[in-house]
Amino acid sequence: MWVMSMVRRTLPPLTTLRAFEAAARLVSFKAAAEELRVTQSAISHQVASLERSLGTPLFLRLPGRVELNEAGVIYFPVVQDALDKIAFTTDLIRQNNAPTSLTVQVYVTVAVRWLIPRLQTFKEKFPEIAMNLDASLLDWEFNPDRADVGFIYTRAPNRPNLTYTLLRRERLVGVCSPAIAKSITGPDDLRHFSFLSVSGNTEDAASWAASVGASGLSQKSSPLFDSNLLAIEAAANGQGIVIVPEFLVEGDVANGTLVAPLASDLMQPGGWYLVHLERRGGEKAIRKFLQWIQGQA
Amino acid sequence: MWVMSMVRRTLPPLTTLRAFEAAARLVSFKAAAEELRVTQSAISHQVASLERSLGTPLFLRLPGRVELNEAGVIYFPVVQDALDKIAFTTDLIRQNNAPTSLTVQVYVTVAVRWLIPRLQTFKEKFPEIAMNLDASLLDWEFNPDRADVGFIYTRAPNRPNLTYTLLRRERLVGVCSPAIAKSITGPDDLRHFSFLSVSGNTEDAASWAASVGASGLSQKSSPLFDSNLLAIEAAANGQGIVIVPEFLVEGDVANGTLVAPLASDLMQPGGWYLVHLERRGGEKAIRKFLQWIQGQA
DNA sequence: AACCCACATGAATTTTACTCATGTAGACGT
DNA sequence: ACGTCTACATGAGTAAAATTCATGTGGGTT
Repeated sequence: MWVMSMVRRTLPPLTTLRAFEAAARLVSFKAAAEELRVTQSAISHQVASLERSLGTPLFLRLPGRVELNEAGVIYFPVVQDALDKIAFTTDLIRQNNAPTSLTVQVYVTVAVRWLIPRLQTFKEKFPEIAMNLDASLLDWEFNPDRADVGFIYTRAPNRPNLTYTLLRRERLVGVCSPAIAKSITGPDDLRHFSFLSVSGNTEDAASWAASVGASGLSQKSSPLFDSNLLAIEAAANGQGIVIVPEFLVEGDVANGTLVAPLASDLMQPGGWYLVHLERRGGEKAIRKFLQWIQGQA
Repeated sequence: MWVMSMVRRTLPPLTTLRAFEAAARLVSFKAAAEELRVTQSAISHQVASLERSLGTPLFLRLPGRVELNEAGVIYFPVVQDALDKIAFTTDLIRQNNAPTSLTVQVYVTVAVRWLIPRLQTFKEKFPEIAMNLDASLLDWEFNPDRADVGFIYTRAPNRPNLTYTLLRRERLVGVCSPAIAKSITGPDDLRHFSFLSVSGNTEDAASWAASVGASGLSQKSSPLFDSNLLAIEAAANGQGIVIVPEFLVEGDVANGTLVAPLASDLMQPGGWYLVHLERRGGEKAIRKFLQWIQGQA
C-alpha cells in the first residue's frame, strides 16, 4: 500500500479523464461534447492536455474521426472502470442523503381510509420526510416514473427490476348499514339486497356469498362504482352490501357506521405489497417508509 | 454498460477526490496538505467542496483532528482504489513513452571492441533513443541505480528483482600476434611463450592450455593486466598469448591482426546476459535494446 | 469549385484551485 | 484564569485550469 501511495504522485489532471473517457467510449469528440454538454473545442483541449501530461497521444486523428491508439486502448478500460465506480458510489451516497420527500403511489380508497389517517404518526417519526401521495381512482400497476414507492395489491409480485415486500394478506368482508344488517340473520337473507359492485372486482360478491353459504343472489341490477371508496359510502347510506378488504372498513365497523352481518374466511387471492425499484432499495427515505408501514400492518 | 454510463452524469468534481483520499488515508488535513504540497486551507476547501457536491459531510470534525464518518468510510476505499488504478496505469503509459535515453552498463573491453562498433546500427534503427554507456575497467555487478540495463558476464544470474536474458555462451580463444603464431605448431610450443593474464581471470590460461593438450606452461613470469582491453593490445604487439572470450577478438582474427593458432572447445563457465530491474521490463527503451542486442548476438 | 464534417488552435472569458490572513475550538501547562 | 499551541474553518484575493469563441486544417462528396 505504501508503495502504491508513492505512485499516486503521478496522477494526471483528473478533470481531463472525464473528457477522455467519453471521447473514447463514443469514438468521437463531437459526441463526447454533446454528452458532457460542453463544446467540441473543450474536449479537444482536455484530451490534448491529458496527452501532454502522459507524454503520448491517446488517439489516432483520422480524417473526420478518431480512433484509440495503442496507449489509448490500454488506458481507456482502466479509466472507465475507475470513473464508473466513483460515480456509482457517489450516487449511492447522494441518494442516502437524498430528497427529503417521498412520493407514494396508492389506491385512492386506501389513501383516504387507511393511509391518510395514519400519516401523522409517520410525520412525527420522520419529520424530515415530506410525503407526497399519488392517488387515483383507477386500479393500476406501480409506476416508478411517477412515484418512489407503491402500496399496491397484486396477485403476481414479479415484474422485473422491482422489489416487492409483502405487508399483509387481507380477508374480504361484506359490510352494509346497520339498518340493512338488522334484516340479515342468515345467508338466505342476502337475496333481498343489492351488492354494490366495483369495476375490476365483480367476482368478489359471488365468491363471498358462496363462502358464507348463500345459495343464490338477488336478481336485482347491481350498481357499479369505479372505486371502493364510493361503494363503501353507498353501503353506509343503506344502498346495499359491498365486499371489500377488511382493513379498509375497520374503523367504520368499529364505530358502527358499517356492520359485517355475516362472517367469512375468504381471503383475497393476492397480497398487499410495498413495491419500489430494486436499485433504489438502499435509499433512506424508502427504507424508512417501509419500516414504518410494516409497523402499521 | 449503457446503464452505467448514464450514472456517470453524477461524477463529483474529480480534483477534489485527490484531497479527500489523502486526508482520509492520513486522517489529517495538515498531513494531506504536506503530502500534496499545498496549504491546509486548500485541503479544507477541496473537502468542503466535495461534501457540498455529495450533500453530506465525509468527516467528523473533532477538536484538533478529523475522523471519517459513515459516508466517508464507504467512499474512501472506492476512491482510493480508483485513484490507485489510474495512477498505476498512468505511470505505465508514461514509462512506455519514457526517457528517450538509455544507460547501458558494460565492461570497457566489450564497449570498445564490440558494442561501440555496432552502435550505429542501433542508432539507425532507434533514432529516438540516446545511448549512454557506463563503462569501467573493473569487473563488476550490474548496478540498477546507475544504469537502465547491463550487458554483463556472470555464472550466477540470480540476484533478486533482476531479469536476466541470456544472450550468448562464449568460447574462450587463445590469440597472439601473427609472428608468435608462426612458432606455434602444436601444444608443446606453448611453453616458450608468456600468457598475458587479466586480474580476475587468472585460471583461464591453465584451463585453455589443458583443453588444447598442452602438458605444461612457461615458467616465465606472466604480465598481469587490469583489463582484457590492454591484454589484447599487448598480444597484438607480440608480448604473448591472451585467453579471452571469442567475440571480443572476432574482428582482429578476421583481419589478421591476431591469430588463434590452436583450436579449443573450452566454453566460459558462465554466460553473457542482458540484465535489468524486473519491474522495468515493460519499458519500451529497454525492450527495444534487448530486441536489438539479441539480433547482434 | 462549393459545401460539409470533424478535429485543431489560439486568444479571450469564466470557473475552479489555491494562497493568505484570520477565526474558532479545544487541549495543555503554569 | 491565562497564555500558548494545534488543527481545522472561512472569506477575500490571486493564480491556474476549464471552457468558449472564432477560425484554421484536412479530408470527403457532389
